[in-house]
Amino acid sequence: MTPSVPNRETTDYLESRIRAVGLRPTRQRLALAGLLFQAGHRHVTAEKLHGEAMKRGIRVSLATIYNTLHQFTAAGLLREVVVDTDRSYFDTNMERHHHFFHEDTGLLEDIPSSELELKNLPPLPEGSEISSIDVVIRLSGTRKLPL
Amino acid sequence: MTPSVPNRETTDYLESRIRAVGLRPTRQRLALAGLLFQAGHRHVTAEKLHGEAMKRGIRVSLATIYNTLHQFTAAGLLREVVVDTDRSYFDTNMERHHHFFHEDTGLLEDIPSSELELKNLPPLPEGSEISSIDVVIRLSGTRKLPL
DNA sequence: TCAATATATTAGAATAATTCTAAAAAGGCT
DNA sequence: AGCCTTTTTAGAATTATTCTAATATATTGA
Ligand SMILES: [Mn+2]
Ligand SMILES: [Mn+2]
Ligand SMILES: [Zn+2]
Ligand SMILES: [Zn+2]
Repeated sequence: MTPSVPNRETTDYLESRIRAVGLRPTRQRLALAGLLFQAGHRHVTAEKLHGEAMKRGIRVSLATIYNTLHQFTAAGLLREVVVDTDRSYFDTNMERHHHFFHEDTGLLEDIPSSELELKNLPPLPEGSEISSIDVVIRLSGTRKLPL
Repeated sequence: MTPSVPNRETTDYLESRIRAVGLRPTRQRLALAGLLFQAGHRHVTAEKLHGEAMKRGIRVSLATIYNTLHQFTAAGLLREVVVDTDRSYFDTNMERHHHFFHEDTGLLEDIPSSELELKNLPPLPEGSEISSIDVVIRLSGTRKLPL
């Protein structure tokens, strides 16, 4: 039996992904890749990821968190989602999709692009091409029960 | 002849809009309202608006620019558009519409909502309601001629 | 296995947008 | 005018992020 589906649980898998994009698989990058890629798709901020790393006893500086998030983004392992003016969100889901943004909690939730289609794209301004189309549905919580 | 359409050129018009939302029509607010509302719809950042004010000899502090933009936004005269992580954009167009964002220049361009329809909205998460739906088409410039 | 070299990490300083503070100025009302 | 409220503002503070330049780690190939 030759496994054709990579086992995402292994360190080898993470190491090969990192090597594949031309980066050295350092302790920090492997650990962060573990947090990012081993538990389904995620939306994280730098601070949140740093907090998680600390909690698991991984010692990484915040500078490295930023470096890594940006390197992974440049490498196509992550994308950045702009939903909040004062915090950057990074998304491990590289498929085309959109987002619910819970304004009260800061939670980002995926909307598969199959569930939300754009009808007729307007003509683009001369001499420009689409880099991405971002749909964000901002949600405000409704109290279930009156206060 | 009783004019039923307000003349947006007059200071009285601006003054009444400002009063209408419960704010005092100060020198600064009138001047900024002039820049914002007397020349068609606009998308401005705090710095840009401040720069324009200076250029026209209006002395306003940056703190007042921020105060005013936020007060106008809270009052429903402006809306904030989140397209850039490190700069806030304010939009004088309060109709439902979407945006082209020129990533190279920082220019925001309106897309009337008639030109871009959303097909089928996905079901909302339990206990939440839509605050807004923001569609941003990010554009990268294409060189007209090869370098 | 061991330098030699290239890359990565990090503490701490620097930056930049924005917010805060609290004191002075202006607006509104009688 | 006089009184009270709202606004403006300079400058300090805050916060996310980036930069610097010194140290540490990874890779290569003899
Ligand atoms: Mn900010
Ligand atoms: Mn920022
Ligand atoms: Zn996502
Ligand atoms: Zn607009």
